[in-house]
Amino acid sequence: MKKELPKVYEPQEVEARIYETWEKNGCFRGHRDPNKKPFTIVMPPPNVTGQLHMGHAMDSTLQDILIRFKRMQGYAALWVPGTDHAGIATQVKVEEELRKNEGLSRYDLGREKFLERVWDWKAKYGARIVQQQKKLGVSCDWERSRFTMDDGLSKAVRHVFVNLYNKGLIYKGSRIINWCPHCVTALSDVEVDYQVKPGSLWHIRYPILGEENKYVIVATTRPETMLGDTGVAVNPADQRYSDLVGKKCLLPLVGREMPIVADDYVDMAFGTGCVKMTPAHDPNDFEVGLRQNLETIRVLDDNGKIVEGYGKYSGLDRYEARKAIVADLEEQGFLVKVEPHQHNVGTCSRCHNDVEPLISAQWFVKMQPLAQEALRVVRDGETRFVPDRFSKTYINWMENVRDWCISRQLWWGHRIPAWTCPDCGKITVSETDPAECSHCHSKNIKQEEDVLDTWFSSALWPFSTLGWPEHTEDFQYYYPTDVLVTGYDIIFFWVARMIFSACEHTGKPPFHTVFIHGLIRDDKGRKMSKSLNNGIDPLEIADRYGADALRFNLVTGNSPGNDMRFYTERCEAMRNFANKIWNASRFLMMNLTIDRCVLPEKLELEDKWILSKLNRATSEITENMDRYELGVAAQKIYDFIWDDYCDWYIELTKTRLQSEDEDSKVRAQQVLCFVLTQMLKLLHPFMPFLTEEIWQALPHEGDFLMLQAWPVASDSLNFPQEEKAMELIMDAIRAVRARRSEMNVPPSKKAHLTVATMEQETFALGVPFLKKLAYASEVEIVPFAQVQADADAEQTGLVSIVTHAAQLTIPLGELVDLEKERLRLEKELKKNAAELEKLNAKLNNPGFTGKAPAQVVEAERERAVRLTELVAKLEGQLKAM
RNA sequence: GGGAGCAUAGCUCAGCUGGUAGAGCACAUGCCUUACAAGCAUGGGGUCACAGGUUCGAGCCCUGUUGUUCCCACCA
Repeated sequence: MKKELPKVYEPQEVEARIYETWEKNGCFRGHRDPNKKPFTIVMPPPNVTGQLHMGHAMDSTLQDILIRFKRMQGYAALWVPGTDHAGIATQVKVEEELRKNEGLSRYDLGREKFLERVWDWKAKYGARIVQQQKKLGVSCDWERSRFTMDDGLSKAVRHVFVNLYNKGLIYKGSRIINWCPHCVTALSDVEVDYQVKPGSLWHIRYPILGEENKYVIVATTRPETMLGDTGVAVNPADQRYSDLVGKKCLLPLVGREMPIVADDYVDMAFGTGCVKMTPAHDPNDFEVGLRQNLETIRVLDDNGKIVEGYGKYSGLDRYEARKAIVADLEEQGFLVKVEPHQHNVGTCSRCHNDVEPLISAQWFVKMQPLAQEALRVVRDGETRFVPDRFSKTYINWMENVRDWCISRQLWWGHRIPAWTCPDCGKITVSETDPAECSHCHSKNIKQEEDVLDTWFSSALWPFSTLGWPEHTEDFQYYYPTDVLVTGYDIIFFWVARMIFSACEHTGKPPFHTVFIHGLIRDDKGRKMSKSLNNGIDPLEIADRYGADALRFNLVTGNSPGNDMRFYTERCEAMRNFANKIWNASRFLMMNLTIDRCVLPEKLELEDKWILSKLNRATSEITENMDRYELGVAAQKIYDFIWDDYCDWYIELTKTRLQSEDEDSKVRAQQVLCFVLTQMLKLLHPFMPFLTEEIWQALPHEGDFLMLQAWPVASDSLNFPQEEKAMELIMDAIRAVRARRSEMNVPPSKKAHLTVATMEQETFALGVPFLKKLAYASEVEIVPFAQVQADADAEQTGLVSIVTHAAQLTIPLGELVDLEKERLRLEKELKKNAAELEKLNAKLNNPGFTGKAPAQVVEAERERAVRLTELVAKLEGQLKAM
């Protein structure tokens, strides 16, 4: 069974091969099994706009860890992958490409031809994304892969639209919406990013009609919108202007007569206390306009240019128009003053151009009724956010949610299933393309040109991907799903909308847990972005350090919901970890003479110690996985593997592996092999490739590690006494090493070691370890009392080392600087005496002994006993010097 | 204007239900001890932002302060 493996782990070769094997053998397939409990995750579908970034890598890794964990625990695990058509984002990309390569716009091609191009794009980039995900090791069921615009999902979209329309929860209306003049489409509120930008506050004089030389002075940050002014408002309580209310004023440059109205909206303290009203281009003014019956006049077109009818301003871009208008106002004496002003400007989250609020006929989802159940399920804990604080974010948003503008003036997306009739003017909404108007039966109906917001279809993702609205077996078995993993930046865009959609259409929340993670930042803490060009390509990292190292890096060293800085150096540390395991396994295989990996009947001290440690690690790791503390779980497996297994257990077994005692030798192999196998299982969700590769090379039963049962801690493997005993020996080893190191004695220089202890039996078992790991030529174990006597007669030349359980003596006198030694002892004594004093004070405090839990008190008492001994020993030593 | 996060070793961060302060990297010293120099051993380094409070006991809980980051919100 002896095998020789390469000295350094080469992930590149291993990973591709392993993934292929898994896939070929159907390891990722979800199987409906009535005897198992389902565990389902739907993958947040990446946009087909481009390639995966580090955020995707993180998101995928977390999901993969969870699904692999649950799969091993025996759930019928299903992870549904897919991609999102990403309306605006993709259309913009394809348009850019079209313009660059062929100098054409989408209008040159026409709707149909253009869409063909987008589908081509989707085929190309969708496939690339899948390749990238596979490289990271994601274990999703590719055969269930979905796309937001495939037939099934499109059906679901129509079904939902019609359903909501019939319930009166979708309506078409003219409202103030956010308009991007660059993308030439309406946006929803969440697609607007607000940025504080330096601007100006222009104070403009509006003459009062019929009164010579009387004016109101309004203050505005957007003088170009004045063309659309239809009134001036003041606060009703503002005495300065009470005489003006009800009068009319004249709009400069335009000559429009406008009423002066009183409205509570106006803040008397801001600017001049007079506000120009532009109901067609400002959401507040629109509201005031409704209350005060002001006219609504649109002055900007869909491209952000001044509409016809405004003379020389017509056709000017909004910012050119601003310049021209300000210049004219100044020239004609209407401009009073200009002050600098910090302004919160809405920008398009896609193209970052300033958004234009304007009135437009769009489709909306009425949110108020839908929000109620979506709030209830989170408030009642039917859907839980991890970490919990994000439920507050969600609730706060949902409580104040406004109607959702779902129509987009794009071509790429689900075309709105509504047909208008030119004859009766009514709308027909239908799941299938209707032949005639459902009201007047006219055949002249025409479908809406607009498409739906891309999030309208994403909102259905957890159930549409499982076949809904059909009652498919998948839907019945796997729905509701279990966990949704995503970043906090899309709680509003997506999570909120999935929850209310699922509640409305399936009657159940779509998942019981929303596991939120933070953003990946660069090493300076900046967001990774295209404009900064500071993005780190996860694939490149995976190539260089291995996907396992990348995954481990992404999951450790930060806690759920917090942002994380990406340090390439950390990948190096994780690669080293992978290599460490590789070499530990290599070592074992070089020594392996058995072909089965079962625990022996008889266990030796160090065996019981490592098994006991493994047992604890197993339950702690499992607990932390269950609590979504994946980083903590990963840290624990890391520590166990490196510190306990590699640095100690392997070293402890080395003498046995080389010994003549066949039985002991085999037992050592068995335990080494058993513990390694368990470790590989525990590590597998985090480092799937490496662990599978090693497991395949070890004696094993079954086909794949990824399908093995998750380890369970067992009482029969708890050995608290042996664990403690072993720690005493380890303490002694560490103490000797420390002393030797301080004295610069090389390991090659062996020395006679005397152990004076009251734990003679324990230390007798530890002799081989002390020899090997404490570099002893000879180990002599004597009762503790004897050395006390000897201590008086102690000659210089003996170095004495004190631990809690023993006093160790080495004849290294000639190498020791006595004065240095005294200082060291004094320092140590001082430290321990202080500690003891603190502890005694605690134990003498009736408050503590009375109120603290008994076991805490007991532990502290024990510690005090040991400390007392230690202090006495140190004192004795100092006296003897 | 609301809400949230963060402040712990030189750097980046862990620290679960309060019970002797941790990791990685960096630093120092010594080791090629036949699994691993991508390694081993040993070591230095922290008033856990500040001020109060609760408690026998606080990095952890409560109140306030300061600094910092982010989210939401219609202030022209």
